[in-house]
Order: sequence, then C-alpha cells, then structure tokens
Amino acid sequence: MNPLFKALNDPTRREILEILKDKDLNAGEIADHFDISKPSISHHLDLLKRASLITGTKEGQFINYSINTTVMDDLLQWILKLKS
Amino acid sequence: MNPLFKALNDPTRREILEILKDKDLNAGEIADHFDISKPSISHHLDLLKRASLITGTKEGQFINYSINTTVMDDLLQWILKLKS
DNA sequence: AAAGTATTTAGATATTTGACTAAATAACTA
DNA sequence: TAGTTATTTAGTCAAATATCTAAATACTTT
Repeated sequence: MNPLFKALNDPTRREILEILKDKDLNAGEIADHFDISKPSISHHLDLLKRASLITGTKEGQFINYSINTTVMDDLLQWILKLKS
Repeated sequence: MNPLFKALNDPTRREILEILKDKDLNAGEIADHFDISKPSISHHLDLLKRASLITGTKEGQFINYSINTTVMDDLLQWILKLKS
C-alpha cells in the first residue's frame, strides 16, 4: 500500500494518471503537458511505475505509457473497510 | 484533495484511522498504540484533522477523537473516475 | 492555590522529496 | 558511422516531513 499512497501524493502524478486515462502517451507527450523538465517527469513516471499504476512499453525510440487501475482495487477495499 | 492524500501518505496515520474505525479514543490512548512520542502522535492527529479525516472533541481534560469517513467519498469518486 | 495529568506548541535535527542541469543510453536517420 | 531524437540516470540543492525533547496550556484534584 505504501508505494501506492506515495505515488498518489503528488498533484503532478495524479494529473499524469488523469491524462493517461483518456489515451496512452509516451514520455515526451506527457512531459509536454507540464511546465516541468523531462527528467523530473521521468522521475514521476518511475514512482508511478513502482506503484504499478502505469506500465511503460518500449516502441522503438519511444516508451508508451498506459494506466493500470487494477492496483487501485486494494485502495478501494481499504477505504470501504474504513467506511463500514 | 491534496491534504487528504497527504494525510493518508503515512502508515502511522493510516493505522490511527484503522483503530479509530472500531472505537473513539483520546490522544493518549492513540499514542499508547504506537512506539512514538506523544508530540509526534499529536502532529499526526493534526494532519488528520486538517484533512477532516478525524474530529476531536474536548471532554474535560481529554480530547476524544473520532473518524470521519465522509471525506473519503471524494477520493472514491476520483478513483472510480479513473477506472471508468 | 499547588500539584498532577492530558495534550499541544516550539524548536532542533535527520531524512525524504521534487526540482533542476548535465551526462549517459538507446534507437532512428542520413 | 555520425548526428539527431527520446528517455533515463547522476548529482546537487531547497523545501517538506517525521521524529525528538523541553516548555506551554488547560483541566482536575487535593
């Protein structure tokens, strides 16, 4: 659970998830959405990957990122447990 | 959303929520569950309060804390939006 | 009023985090 | 193969975080 909460505890990373919800994008396209350097975005992507919230697959020169929402099921469970 | 994610991004604070799920407790009782100083627990309680995840009501010398799960509805919505 | 208990506030310190620039790696293109 | 593009890794720095001890505040009890 820890890497998941950690990954979600940043507005930039949450926005990355929101833009990936609509469409897979490569690292450069993701970086273009933000006013932050590419290395910083790369770091955010790394944290999201560590939490399994995204997956990156190399397509030639590019790395295409997709969201993976299945990890959030644990989070949903945890919240619902607290609410019951 | 930010203070919510921030508050949840700590194992001690998540455990505080879990023990408050079962039963309201005062600050001292909460502190007794952990191997951490009372001032540190007080700080964690403050962050949880800022996120409206708990409420504290003074009962004489004690402050009784209760969980408030309604704030998590926004979080649930956010997660479900990403999953749809 | 003085002493004791419960909790928070203040101040200090070590660790973590998010950002940057510069350099490294990997793949494509001429 | 040399140059260009995409992305990550390395190293640095400032700001944020989690912890501690000591002191302050607030209530209760004697």
